[in-house]
Amino acid sequence: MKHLQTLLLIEAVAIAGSIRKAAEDMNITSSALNRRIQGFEAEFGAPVFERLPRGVRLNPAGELLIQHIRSQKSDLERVQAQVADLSGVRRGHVSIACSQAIQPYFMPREVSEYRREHPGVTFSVHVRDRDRAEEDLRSYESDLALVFEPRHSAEFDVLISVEQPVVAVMSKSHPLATKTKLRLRDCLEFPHVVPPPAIGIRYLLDLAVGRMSQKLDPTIEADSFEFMRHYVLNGKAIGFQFPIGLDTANDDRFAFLSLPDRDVPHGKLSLLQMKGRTLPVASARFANQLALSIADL
Amino acid sequence: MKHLQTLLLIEAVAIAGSIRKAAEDMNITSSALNRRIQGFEAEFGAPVFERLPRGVRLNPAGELLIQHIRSQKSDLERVQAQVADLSGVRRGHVSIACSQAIQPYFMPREVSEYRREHPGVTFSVHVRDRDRAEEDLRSYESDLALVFEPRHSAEFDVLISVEQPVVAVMSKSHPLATKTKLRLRDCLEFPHVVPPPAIGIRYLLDLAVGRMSQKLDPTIEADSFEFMRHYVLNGKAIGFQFPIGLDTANDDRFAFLSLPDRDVPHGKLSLLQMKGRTLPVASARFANQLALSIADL
DNA sequence: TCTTTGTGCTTCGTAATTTGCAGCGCTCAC
DNA sequence: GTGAGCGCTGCAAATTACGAAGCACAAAGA
Repeated sequence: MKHLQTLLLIEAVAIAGSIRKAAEDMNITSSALNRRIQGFEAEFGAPVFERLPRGVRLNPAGELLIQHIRSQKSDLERVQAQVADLSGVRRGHVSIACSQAIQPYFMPREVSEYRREHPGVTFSVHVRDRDRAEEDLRSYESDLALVFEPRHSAEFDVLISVEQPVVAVMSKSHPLATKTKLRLRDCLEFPHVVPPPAIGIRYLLDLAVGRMSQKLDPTIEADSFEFMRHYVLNGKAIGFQFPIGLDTANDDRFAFLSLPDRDVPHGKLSLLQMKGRTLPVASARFANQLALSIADL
Repeated sequence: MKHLQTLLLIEAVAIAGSIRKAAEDMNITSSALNRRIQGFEAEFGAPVFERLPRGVRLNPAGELLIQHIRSQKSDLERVQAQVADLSGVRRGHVSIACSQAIQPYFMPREVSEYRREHPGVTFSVHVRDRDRAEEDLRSYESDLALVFEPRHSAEFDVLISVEQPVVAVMSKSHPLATKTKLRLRDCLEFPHVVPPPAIGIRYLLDLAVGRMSQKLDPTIEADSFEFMRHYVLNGKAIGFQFPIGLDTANDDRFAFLSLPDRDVPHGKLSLLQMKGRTLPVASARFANQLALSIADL
């Protein structure tokens, strides 16, 4: 879109951190780019970049502007998708950021179900911890975010939210595997595999042990749930995961035991979007489907 | 803003209904305008106007586009106002559409209170019935709407909402003026001055009489509350108004008697904005002030 | 029925704008 | 120090947009 050219160039400069680099990225000369930026700043009424010896950086006004640019870009795409939609084609793209726990079972099932109806729609699925997921929404890199324990900043709309208990995952042969009611303190007697602090489940565990006399033993910190699952198979270690990330019904190599809410607070699984944003058709529809599926959990 | 030029031209064409007229309005030749539109449609990927023998008209895609254009225009203005704001100047403009009842006392007080703090801010206050007010929001002609009994279409955010009873207004010398409890059916015995159906208070009265055996006597239908007030002074007629439109404490030429909710349903006074829209700073602040004042009613 | 008026669209020469090239002055890292 | 990298600026070339005029067409008016 031609009329966005200058705005896109500004975004490129903001990302590259230097006019010359951005000029190269956008295949024009730095002089042309430089003058366009100066021209824009003039008619905008205020500088957008602060000039540093080693390049440029957005000033506060620029931060506001870049937000506008991204929203403008994405809204135009939405309009174009809607127009394509009413000419009969069902195209579009959904980009979603979600927690690791969502990746193995839930997300693939949802995406393929959606694509059965709308084969023209493409997807980007990004694994993001809750902070990065919110960052993605803010920068319009993702339309949706499905994460545990989001910070719920006022800048987001919560489309739906459900609670899930934390489940202890261990080998079937584990001494605790036959218990009917498992407590957190039982788990802490054994070596445990926990994700890094950025992950929602770790946040809940930290909260939980914080009000106990015992301590979390962080000797095995792994950011891969796959690692965790295979690790606990070979010993007495215990891992933690949400039900949505497990195949509790079919995977009989493991014992899955929910921890009570009073021990470890249940995790809030929330579907977020940028506040007030009108999503592209495809993303909005997918969000609806997700909301229905999540409500059934 | 140069990069919006094409979009503004498209809007002008949409309004003028013809490329040549719009060209004259925008001080360019029709050929230039024509080519810009064709160029835009080409890169947009779909026609925006349908060509009629006597001019052009937006097609469905164009309707979507024009909405986008208006939203972008207003969002850019918001950004510029915010930027001006952080450079120390407190400028801006508030445009609000509101019911007639709000005009005599409430609105002037609110505006002057706001302008005591922010003298740089200018105002547009439009009298609009509830349908036109919503139309104004939709077309970004007004930032806010303060109306009775809005249709509450899902396209709006309700910032605050309070109920107000319908008050019968009559001369102090009126036979009913000394009653302590006034019923609607008493009023209907006398000639009454009612606003046209588009006005919220008439809607409530129609609702009320609809479930009674009696009928509304529409012999005196006036869309000016000023007319109504002066008319009831000179006879036995009764008028209707919400408390917010009256100076019940000080105006002793009248008797003001609230009608009970079971006779005439209370009116919902709601402050609306376009759904999901980020208002200009000035309007957002004014909306906050209004919300506080309204909550105190 | 024929004319008039108003429409969108096209052509073409020109005016305006944007671009690329080269070079300046500056700051920081080595 | 010195070189690399930065933002910025003249100037001519290239690109783009523009205005004037005219075409084909359709609806209103005489």
